Amino acid sequence: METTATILHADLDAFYASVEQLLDPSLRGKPIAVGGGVVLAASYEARAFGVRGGMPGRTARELCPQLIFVGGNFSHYQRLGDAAIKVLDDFTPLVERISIDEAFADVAGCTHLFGSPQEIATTIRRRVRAELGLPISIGVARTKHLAKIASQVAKPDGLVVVDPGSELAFLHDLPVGLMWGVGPATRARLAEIGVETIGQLARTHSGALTRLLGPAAGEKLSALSWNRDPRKLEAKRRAHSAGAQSALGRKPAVADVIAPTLLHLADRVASRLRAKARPGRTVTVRVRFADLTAVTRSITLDQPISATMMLAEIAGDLVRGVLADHRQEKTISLLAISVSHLEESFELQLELPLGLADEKRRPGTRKGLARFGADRAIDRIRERFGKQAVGYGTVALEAARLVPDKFRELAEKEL
DNA sequence: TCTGGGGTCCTAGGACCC
DNA sequence: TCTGGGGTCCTAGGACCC
Repeated sequence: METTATILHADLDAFYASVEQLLDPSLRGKPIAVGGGVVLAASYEARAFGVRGGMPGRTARELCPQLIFVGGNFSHYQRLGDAAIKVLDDFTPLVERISIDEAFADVAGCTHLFGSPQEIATTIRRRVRAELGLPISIGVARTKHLAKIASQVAKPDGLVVVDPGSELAFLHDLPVGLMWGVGPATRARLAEIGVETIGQLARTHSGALTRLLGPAAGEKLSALSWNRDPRKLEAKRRAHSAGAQSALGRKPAVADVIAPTLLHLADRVASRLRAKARPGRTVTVRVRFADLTAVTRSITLDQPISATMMLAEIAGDLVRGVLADHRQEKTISLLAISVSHLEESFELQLELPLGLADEKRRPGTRKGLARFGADRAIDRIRERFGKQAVGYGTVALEAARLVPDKFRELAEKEL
């Protein structure tokens, strides 16, 4: 058995809010929220009032009347997030980035150069503070799961090292909600059988867990509660899907609403697929109704696609199918498009004519080729003049958008 | 004017093939 | 001819994470 804890989980604290406080010193020590209509991130001072990410701005203001809303310096978020990850890269190539502000690193191979994992973590925290001006918390443990929990416990602005001898003692007093994969639904189910700590979970008979959560989840949680985490650090993971969604408030389920929204979403998704040369075969749409219940429809094509109009048309067919099955629903609150089954490389799968019938399962038609040219023209204009230079979005759509496109881009995973 | 937007993974049933 | 089992893919839904 591995006897040293060499996996680091590094997590920037209240990232967007910390960046705003860094850029504008007058905001330091104050409750602030990034966003407006919806809270995208909240400072620790705001969290003390119960303000959370994803919360409607109005609710946040009720909880904390002195809350300061700030605009969002999106380009700085990207720059500083990248710079923090780069500090990890200086120690080891084994870095798995999870999101803009979070990454795992395995320092097993570089302790002879830089000292113990604890020393490395301390240096990383000091450098991120000194060079970028941002607080970052780090957990160090033998497994990814435990390192992640340790960094959560370390927050804000702390370091927690769990050495192998004290793993279960550390883990078993903590609430199950800290475990990876335990959200509100699972936590409630576990509470029904009196399980609230990870220790209680560990002592629960596996048969009971399986009955409660199913075989896979039961087995997984049982293993994690004993710190058996099989997951390896994966330095370069590629995305398996790409999607976009748009909350609509409450809109009538009519073509005048649906068609332009789908075109905009298809444009966002398809242009990303083209940019990374990764067309995909499966198109999924999601329609959420007024009561927030949602329905999905998908179709898997014979050939991968990345053309905007083709994607928009297929999505339109799927949405019409949903609405035909739910005729009583007159109002929709969200539309989404996602493409999965992404190809590894565009080079192998150019969308060229195959001489096949012009039907949706075989998108490689002459019509498709003509549109491919139109897409390329748009892509090139955007390369030169920026994303806003040309597109399918209408003015009305722009105004209605709750979350700015710049913010959406931060959440996009590398394809 | 009652909840964003980007993803991942798992489950379960059915179709289809061998 | 009837029956069964295993593997794989597709579809729909759900839970979860940042």
